[in-house]
Order: sequence, then C-alpha cells, then structure tokens
Amino acid sequence: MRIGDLARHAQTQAETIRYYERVGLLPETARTEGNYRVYDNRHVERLSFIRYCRGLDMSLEEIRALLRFMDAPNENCAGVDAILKAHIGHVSRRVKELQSLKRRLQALRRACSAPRESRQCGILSEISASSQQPTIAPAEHVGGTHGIHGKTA
Amino acid sequence: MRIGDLARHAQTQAETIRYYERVGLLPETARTEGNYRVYDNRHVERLSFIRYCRGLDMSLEEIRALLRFMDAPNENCAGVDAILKAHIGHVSRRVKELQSLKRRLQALRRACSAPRESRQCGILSEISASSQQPTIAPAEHVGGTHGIHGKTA
DNA sequence: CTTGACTCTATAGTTGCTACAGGGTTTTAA
DNA sequence: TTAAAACCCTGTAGCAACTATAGAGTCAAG
Repeated sequence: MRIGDLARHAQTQAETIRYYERVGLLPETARTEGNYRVYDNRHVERLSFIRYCRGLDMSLEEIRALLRFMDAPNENCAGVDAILKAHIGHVSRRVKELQSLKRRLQALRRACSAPRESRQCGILSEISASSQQPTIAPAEHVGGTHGIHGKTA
Repeated sequence: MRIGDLARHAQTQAETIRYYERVGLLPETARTEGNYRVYDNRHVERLSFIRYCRGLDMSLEEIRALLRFMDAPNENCAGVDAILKAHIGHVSRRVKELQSLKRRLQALRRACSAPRESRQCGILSEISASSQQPTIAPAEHVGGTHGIHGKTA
C-alpha cells in the first residue's frame, strides 16, 4: 500500500499522513526502491484511530498519550480513563462558556432593533460602553468559536 | 501615553498592541523623537472595544468589520446586526457540536469501568472499533476544544 | 554615569494541518 | 517505445491570534 491508498482508506490526505509521521504519531515506514512509503493494514488501523480521536476533538498530545497505551498493551490503562475524563472536562467548560457567550450576544443584538446610522447603533454603543468595564476571563485550554483551518476532510 | 500605559489601561500586552497595528486594527500612531509610539484616550477606547469583542469570541475579521462601521458613523448599521447574527450562529452550532461530542465521550468512558491492562481496555477497544466505521463530518467555521494559545492576558 | 525600566524592530514559535514549488517514479495509453 | 498522466518525494511557507524571544536603542532616577 502506498501513501495514496492509505489516505483513501483512512479518509485523510497524504500530506496529513506525512505530517503525522514527522511529529511521531505514525512510525517511519519502509520504503520502496523508488523511495515511496509502504503501508499495511496496521497503519490503516492506527491512522483511523488517530482520525477518530481528532473527530472527538482531542489534541494530538492527548492522542499521542492514548497511542502510548496502545503501544504498551501490558500496562495498566487507568491513564486512558484519566485522559478522557480531562478531555470531557475541557469540552464541558467550553460548552458553558459558549452558552453564556451566546446569551450575551443575544442581549447585545436586542440593543439595536431597527437599522439606523452607525453613530446611533445600539449594538455599537453597548459594546463601547461595556468595553470600558473590566473584562471577563477568557478560555484557557479551549479553542475559539472560529475555525482551526482544517476542513479535516 | 506610551504603549505600556495603553496596555495597562486596556488590559492587553504591548506586543498585542503592536500586532494589532501591524494587521491594521489600530492606526499607526505618532512617534516621539525617540521613536516611541504615542497614544491618547481614543486609542484606549478603540483597543478596549477590540478586546471586548475578542472576549465575545469574535474573529479579528469580524471585529475589523465592526470597526469599519464605527469609522463611518453616517452609514446604515444594519450590517452590524448581520455580523452579530452570524456570529451567534457560529456559537450555537459549536455548542451543539460540543454537546454531542460530550455525550459520545461519556459513553466511551463507560466502556471501561475498571482499570485493567491496556490490551483489554474497553475505551481503547471501543475507539478502535468505531474508527473502522466511516466518520462524522467535523466543525467548519468553528474552533477546536483545545486552545488557541493566547492566555489572552 | 550607570543602572533599571521602558521601548523599538525583526523573527520564530504555538496547533494542526494545507498548499505550494521543484523535483523524481510509475503507470498507462498512443 | 515513448510520452503523458498520475503518483510520490522533500522542503518551505501559510492560516489565526497572538506570545516570546534576541538584540538593540531611549530615558529617568540615583
């Protein structure tokens, strides 16, 4: 199997695969005479595992930690649960933040019911006024509302 | 007022201020003879506005658009409402995604009630099994659970 | 007149990829 | 047989929104 086949099997891009190899999530593989990477089913499984975890929004570091458990099948797996628990914590916190954010944004929006000149816009006035107050603490381990860029095809 | 004073007033770092200037959110300022940037209260207001919007998790592009309305006080402000509406949409979608994510993660966690050897870990087995299935579509305009890196002061 | 606090520019790092550029290799079709 | 198409390689730069250096200059106080 060459990199393109692996890419198709695991619904990833070849460049992502090379990237994972570079950062040590996938092992360096054997090469053909023409210097092409060669893969087998175990690579499909490992890559699919990684992609699935990414779909669960885990960071590469978290995934790396999970893979260490996969790679050491005799060790105690309590750490796996710990990783998941921590990750759920991040997600929960982020949900709460975004919900309160949403309420604030909706309140803001009610401040300008009808279009008028910017100078009198209720929304802009509200933001301006609020921004003179001290601010709330922002997210910590948790990403913004806006994209990380991968369509993660 | 020099950059450090502005930073204190708006609870930002000096480097962030220089960054905003570079990307055009803050105007280039006058300089002292020693080449130090000079600011006044209008800069405090503008920067506070930006930081407040960042606290609302708006992207710099969205903020740039809002600032254009501030800078053109005679124009119709309907666009302001549109920006907010769209942003609320992003946030809502992200909340829903994260909530379903959380449920999936919690289900996963129930798959391994007691610590044992990694080889038999219910969580790892579950992920491995699931990852052989086709995946769900991921986020689109919306960031990961994990940090964009700014502690944002 | 030197120490310390402040400022300047320029560049690299963070995350998780994506997208080239500028080559080489294999496969396919004329 | 050969030439084009399709694939692969390495290396580097780009995205968001900063942060964090390095290496320099400026300015006030002791």
